Amino acid sequence: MTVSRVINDSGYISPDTRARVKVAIAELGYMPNALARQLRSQRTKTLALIVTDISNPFFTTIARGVEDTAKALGYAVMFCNTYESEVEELEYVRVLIQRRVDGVLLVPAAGSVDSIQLLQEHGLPVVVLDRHVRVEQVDQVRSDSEAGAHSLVRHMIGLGHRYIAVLTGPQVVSTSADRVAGYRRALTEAGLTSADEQVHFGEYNEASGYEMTVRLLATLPLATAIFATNNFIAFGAIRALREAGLTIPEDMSIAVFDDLPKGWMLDPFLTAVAQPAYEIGKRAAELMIERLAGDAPAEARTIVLPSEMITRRSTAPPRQVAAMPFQRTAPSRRKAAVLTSQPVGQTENPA
Amino acid sequence: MTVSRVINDSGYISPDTRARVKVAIAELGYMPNALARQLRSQRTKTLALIVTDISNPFFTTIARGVEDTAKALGYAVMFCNTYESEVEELEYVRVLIQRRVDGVLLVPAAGSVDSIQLLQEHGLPVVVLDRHVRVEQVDQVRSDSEAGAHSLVRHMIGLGHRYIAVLTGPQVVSTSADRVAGYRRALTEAGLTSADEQVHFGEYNEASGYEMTVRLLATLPLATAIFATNNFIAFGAIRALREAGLTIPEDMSIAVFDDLPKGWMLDPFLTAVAQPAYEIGKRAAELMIERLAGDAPAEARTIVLPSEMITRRSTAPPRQVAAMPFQRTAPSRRKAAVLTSQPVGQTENPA
DNA sequence: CTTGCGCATGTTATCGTTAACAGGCCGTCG
DNA sequence: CGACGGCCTGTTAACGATAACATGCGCAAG
Repeated sequence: MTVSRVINDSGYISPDTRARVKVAIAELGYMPNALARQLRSQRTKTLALIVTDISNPFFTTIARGVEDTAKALGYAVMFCNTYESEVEELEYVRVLIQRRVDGVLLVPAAGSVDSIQLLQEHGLPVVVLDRHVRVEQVDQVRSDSEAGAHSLVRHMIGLGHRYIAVLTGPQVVSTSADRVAGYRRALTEAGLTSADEQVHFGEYNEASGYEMTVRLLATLPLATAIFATNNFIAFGAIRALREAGLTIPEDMSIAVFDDLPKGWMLDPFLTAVAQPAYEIGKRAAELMIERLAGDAPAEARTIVLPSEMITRRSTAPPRQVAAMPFQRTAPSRRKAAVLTSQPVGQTENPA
Repeated sequence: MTVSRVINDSGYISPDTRARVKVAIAELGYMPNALARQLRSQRTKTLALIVTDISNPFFTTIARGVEDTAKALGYAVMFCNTYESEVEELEYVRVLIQRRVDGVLLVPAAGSVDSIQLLQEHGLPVVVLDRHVRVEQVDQVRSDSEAGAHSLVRHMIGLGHRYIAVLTGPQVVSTSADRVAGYRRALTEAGLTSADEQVHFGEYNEASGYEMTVRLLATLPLATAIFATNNFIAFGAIRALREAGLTIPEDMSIAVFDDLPKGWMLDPFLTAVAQPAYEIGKRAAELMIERLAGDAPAEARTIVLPSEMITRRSTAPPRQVAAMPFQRTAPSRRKAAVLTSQPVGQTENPA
């Protein structure tokens, strides 16, 4: 008990006793058992962050924002990776409830209603990051997918593109739906018809981006621009375009949601919307800890952060030639075009 | 007690009671309190992974390897990010001891002897990843830095390079020292003198890579090739080269330790040594859990995994002109060279 | 002189689980 | 017929910290 008082600086202790206890602690290398404390106090000072893909620097950056903030406020963080699987997510949620984390920051895998409900039944506060859910009474932090998509697509329309394809993630994931909505709004506002055959739903990964691009290249009318709703999708698309002998931006413009961290790309040339990922993580952790401290209002709060469009060299006006389907079997015609223009991924001429 | 027996499937319970308990559990949404279990059993079934830079995909991949393996064997993982700071590291170690994690997987920030000693004093097993330490009785898993560096440098020597600069991390970090050792051995074996002024120690990040390259370009004799011992350093170097108007590989070859995950680079063109990062994480987790299970031998084990060299377009024979110092104040001469050759980061001509 | 308060330390009970032990019932075997 | 072992359930104590309460001392106010 006396030791407890010394450690927590609570109650009365004589300076002499305090000193002796401290000496003993140092001598024995005593460290308080956090488990016992947590069991007694019913608080673990631990948050959990569940993301769908820890390989994605977007989520890594969110994780840093969460961890830095949580740590500064005395919380530890458990990271969980669901690989976009709702089953894995629910499994993690069960473990986290048993481990009595104080709250969960969640990037929902798809619907994820079950996970959130389960957490709430057990009295655990939830903050939803990046994506939104139809569940009431949950704090949410994300960037504006609809507006970001809208500005990218408007940019491409402004360059003269009339046939713009979207490559996106699962239809059930809110970011995917919102970005398609922004795309549609930009088309409508420009008086263009938004054709469903130009909207490709897939997965948020490289393989899917590749696969969707191959499909796209067989679609009529052939798009002159691609809007990829995630960086990995863009990588896959670029690989497919390169294999097809198409150059960017001459044969195909491409714009992407999500930028890479500075210094990551050897040569940043993708027109992109950059999300404030670190800030999303930071704000989410703050909302959570505020709520745990009882300083939060009863109703749920939603923070939508603005994202920033960065125009680079991957978007340009379309060729003046009439759009025509790309012939996979006759690449020679394309090859000539390649040789007269800039290849994919080329840098600016250094000054 | 009866409930405990049902949950753990231990002892005798009548089928009837078991069923009734299960119904009650489902009705109440009961979840066992892991804290109490852990307090009682003195095992948390939790590992910690301390890395120096979670932004680096190399460490992210290690983290995935650790988490997947640990999870499959019933362990949870706490991730900690030290930003290469020994102070942060020690702070984390203290927290982890208090939280009574079962073991720590550590990428040591530099010396890190204190952290490891503290952990060992408290009876926590440690597995050191990626880097090695002078501490006895610690399991270690890493890839072969010396051999990887040696093969990269030998490759460049084979291309005809005589002046090869190294840009590396802190001298006290073992990977940095080992890669420089491999570099020196390759030079010596080729009968070349290894000149100290071509060895630049800095930090494992983009800014340092940039800064070291600027310094390098003012060094005589001017190197015709760069060996960057980490991907971020290479990124910084490439930025500096681009700003200086130098092309890769014509004006400067560059090879790098650490590859990026497949699909990450729009156009993989860097000659690199790829480390088996996922495997490192996996093996480390396995060693740890084996030791926790008591199945490990008393003496420390060290696993050194081979790494693989991938030759790409960033390395080529040096120009035939005599090496001469690069004039920052007269870029015009260089500019001409740029226009007649491939710019930095350019792709192959698509077929 | 007594009461009461501030200070310092010690005791008890509790958080939720489970190892260890206790006890009761039934069937079988010597 | 009694003893013993298998089956089932219940009680006690312990993991380590700490809130709440108890105790004891010294000093000042009434």
